[in-house]
Amino acid sequence: MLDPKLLRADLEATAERLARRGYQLDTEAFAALEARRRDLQVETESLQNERNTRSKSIGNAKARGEDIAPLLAEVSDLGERLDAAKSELNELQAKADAMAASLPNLPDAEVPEGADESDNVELHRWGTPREFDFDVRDHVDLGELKGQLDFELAVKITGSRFAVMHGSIARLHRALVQFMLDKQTLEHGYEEYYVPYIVNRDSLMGTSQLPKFEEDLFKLNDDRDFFLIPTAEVPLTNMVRDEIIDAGSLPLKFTAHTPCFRSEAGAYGRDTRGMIRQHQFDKVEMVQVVAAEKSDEALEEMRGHAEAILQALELPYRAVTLCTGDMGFAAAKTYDLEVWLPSQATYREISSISNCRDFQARRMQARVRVEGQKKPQLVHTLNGSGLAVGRCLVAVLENHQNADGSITVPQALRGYMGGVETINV
RNA sequence: GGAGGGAUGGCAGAGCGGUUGAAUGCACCGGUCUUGAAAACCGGCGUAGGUUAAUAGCCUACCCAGGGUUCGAAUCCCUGUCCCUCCA
Repeated sequence: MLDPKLLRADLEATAERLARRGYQLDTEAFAALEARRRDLQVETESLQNERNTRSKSIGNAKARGEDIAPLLAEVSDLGERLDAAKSELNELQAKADAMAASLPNLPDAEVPEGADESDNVELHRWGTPREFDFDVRDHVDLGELKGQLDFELAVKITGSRFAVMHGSIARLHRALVQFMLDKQTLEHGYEEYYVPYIVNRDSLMGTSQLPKFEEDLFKLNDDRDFFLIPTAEVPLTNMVRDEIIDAGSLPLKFTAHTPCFRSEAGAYGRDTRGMIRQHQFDKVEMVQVVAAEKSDEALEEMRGHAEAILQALELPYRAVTLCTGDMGFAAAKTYDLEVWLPSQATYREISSISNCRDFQARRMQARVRVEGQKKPQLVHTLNGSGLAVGRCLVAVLENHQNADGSITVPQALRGYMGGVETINV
């Protein structure tokens, strides 16, 4: 959520900043709604004040043993007027809240302006894509060769966009998870968490997957308003919802390995082959909760934490700064890491690291007590994949494949694979 | 599955439908005293929204959440959530 005070005080400038990311704010409608809301709130509160004052004097009169009947007559219509004002205010407030909740975050000034991913700006590249002296196989063929990556079986069990792994590929998948978690906890200072994979509506509102993107989520058929998590960002970030944190305990650095569930509505026909785009995939997530002035620094640090994984796995990648049009709803600035996929001869997203500044914190009322500051201050929240496990598996298979279809296990993973150096056909 | 009990400020814990944002204790912050510290004493100490230049004042709301009764609800009624105890 944006700062309502900023919207009121500087509506036009805010609208311009939103326009940078392609969001057209109807400033007139917004201002009109806001003005009516304010008038009604002032009116309602003054009615409440009158009611309170009169009720007190009735109480006093009664205590003195006076006749309160005339006083009661005086307030006879107050309740009705108050109820009317209240219900009108509630209605208006709901509208204003809905409008406020539908506004995306303001992009940072240095974020390149653009419409879609073609306007993203490359930061740097790491590693050199391998020259293969044989025809490369994609991960689907490599998995099939071993009979350990089965999409047809998944169709039978569930449907499209799922995979069944077994044997050494399943083990490689698990090794990646263990490796990433160890790296994030032992070397990068994150605290490991195990969290629910099902969350309530409040949590999804807090991180802003709701109310706008419900169609991207899997909702449980249950009257409790439960959803499968699309990312561990949701449970991890919401741990600080409605909390006032001691300044001394910041930064909070959380990591968790979870499956992620996405409906992929609107992705019809995209990446239908293989496990690039699945309804269910595993991810090791990083979340940081930091003081406002530390979030720029934290974003750079987290990009480094994600890059360290790719480097250890000897996977060539590039880092890009997302343009305004390609950023997520809650993000003020986002870096993507894109890993080289030989079968597609291109870089594909494998990690996304975002600074949400106080956007989620304001929705969640996540604050920090700062010395010398009377009011608690909103924290800044950041999240990043460290990394997407499924896509990482694809990248390892494809980049480290050999002519016979065997896979050379990267050094970093061997300890997690019982010392196995090569996955043979 | 059945029967009860509970949810109040950072924590503990009072609270008859009427001046209660809420007693008291602890914790915390400031001060007095002291060479310094402790103790003692004095004072302060919630959050959000509105108004405002103001994180000054003032107003409003909040005692798990949502409804209701009432001139007036932390207190009464209904529904839900969570916690605890006992029985099976």
